[in-house]
Amino acid sequence: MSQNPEHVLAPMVQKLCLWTELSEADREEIYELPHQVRKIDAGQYLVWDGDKPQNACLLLSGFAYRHKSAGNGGRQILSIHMKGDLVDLQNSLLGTADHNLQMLTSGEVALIPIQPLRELAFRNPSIGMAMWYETLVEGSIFREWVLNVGRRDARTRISHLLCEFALRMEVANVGGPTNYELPITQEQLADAVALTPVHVNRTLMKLEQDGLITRTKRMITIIDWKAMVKVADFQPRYLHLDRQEYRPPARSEEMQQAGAR
Amino acid sequence: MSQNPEHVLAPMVQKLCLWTELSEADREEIYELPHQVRKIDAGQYLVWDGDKPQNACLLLSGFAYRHKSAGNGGRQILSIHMKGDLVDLQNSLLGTADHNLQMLTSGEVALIPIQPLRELAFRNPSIGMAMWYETLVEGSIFREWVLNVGRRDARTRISHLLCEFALRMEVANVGGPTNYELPITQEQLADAVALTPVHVNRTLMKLEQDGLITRTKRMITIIDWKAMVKVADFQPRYLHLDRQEYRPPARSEEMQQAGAR
DNA sequence: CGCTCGTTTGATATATTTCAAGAATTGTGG
DNA sequence: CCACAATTCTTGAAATATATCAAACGAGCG
Repeated sequence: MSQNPEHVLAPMVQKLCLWTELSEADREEIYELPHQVRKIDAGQYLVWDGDKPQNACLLLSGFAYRHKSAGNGGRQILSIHMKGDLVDLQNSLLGTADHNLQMLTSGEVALIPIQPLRELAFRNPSIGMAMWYETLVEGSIFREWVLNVGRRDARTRISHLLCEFALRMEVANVGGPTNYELPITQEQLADAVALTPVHVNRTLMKLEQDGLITRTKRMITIIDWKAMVKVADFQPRYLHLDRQEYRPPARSEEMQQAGAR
Repeated sequence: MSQNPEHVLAPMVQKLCLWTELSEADREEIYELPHQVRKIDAGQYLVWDGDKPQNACLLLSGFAYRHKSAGNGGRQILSIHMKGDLVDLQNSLLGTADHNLQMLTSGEVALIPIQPLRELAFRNPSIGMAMWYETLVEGSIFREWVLNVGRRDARTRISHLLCEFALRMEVANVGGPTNYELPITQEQLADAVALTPVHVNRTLMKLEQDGLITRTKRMITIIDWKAMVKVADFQPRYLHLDRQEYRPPARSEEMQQAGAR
């Protein structure tokens, strides 16, 4: 799509194009942003709660997640990120990080200094609006998570997370088209849906018995998307993917159905 | 603070000034935004989930709240808003509302068409950045709510909400300086903290017995802020009020303490 | 091959929900 | 301003989803 599909920052452009049309000139402006690629191990922190980060991180490969902790020791995972996510725009724009950002797997990131990014956003409203959109959509996802954690039972809650992740993976062109794999520990999954690892385990096994998912190693695969969407109470409108030019490859009709109301 | 303290949109300027310095010219630009004041009854919807709103709503008086519902009928309140909150910027910028927005009490709003607002944001980066900040801070609050609902027990959870509300009230100059009152039904409170009204009731009574709060009619007042902060696991850094010029009136030392780490 | 980390299983505990009904408060119309 | 209706609040007893604790099992890794 871009004349420069091999450019390091291409995943960022691709993501921004979900919500706005970007001209070739716009893309070039993005590609000219200063940046520094870095390889990162699983488990390494990109940002600590309380830091004053100077860079936004564009995820190039691998997965990352945000989390914060309560006084009683409980940890809550707030979001999981994948290729193309301009993670930590919020922390660096706000000045002080209000949560941690950690690699879930090993991977690569491009560090982009916040000041040029901020200037670009206001110099070029198309890009600025797209970046604002990205933070707004993240806000929408947080709202859905409040609902998910607050008002859904364990089975629905876990399924919902799996559906969200699958759909975002597909849009981000990560993983194969016919199934979706999530490299996550059951303990991490528990912290994401605010349950106990033990209970997550039992619930996952139940979902597997019911023929909805398959699990191998640390991977989870959705095998019956349609049924899963129903179990999960999953209505992906909150992901605001409407404007996507994205033409889905295989099992996408079913996915679209989930979006309809 | 402003030369135009009586202007209808002054609460918006005051709020934006929490995070950025706005020049007199900036303020004038905001004041020139087209807007329409409207009086609204308690319970009335400002936006429905799925709407395509054309206006942002500036709350001038009264309280409003956002909420969305799960397939099982459960309702989750996502945030509560007060004077000066530019509510529904997100829905109108994103195009389609992903949640409902409803008045908690009667009050007044100023409807601001989204297009001039958007143009102003990009014409004037100071204002634009301030508005972006506002949406980012809201995002931070949502993250804290995920943690609150996900990982805190009923007593802590309710206390936390009361603390957040109290602090935001004080910053917004709503209510008296020595105590903070929240005009909310126990059922609504239950939907905000993802508990049952019955359990909220028992927990509130316990908090009252313990001398932390007082309740009269539909109002809740925090009487022991210091103790409450501890019970609530409340660390207000997530509200990102650091940059405030705001000089607190009375019981503010205690409030500042809560922010320290 | 042994060790560590993650998963699985079972038994028990508990915070919160559910159900139900009465008391109190708020709102409303006359 | 009162009386009635409708919420909202309060209380109790029983049910349940999920947490807790503990131990065995399995898999990846140096």
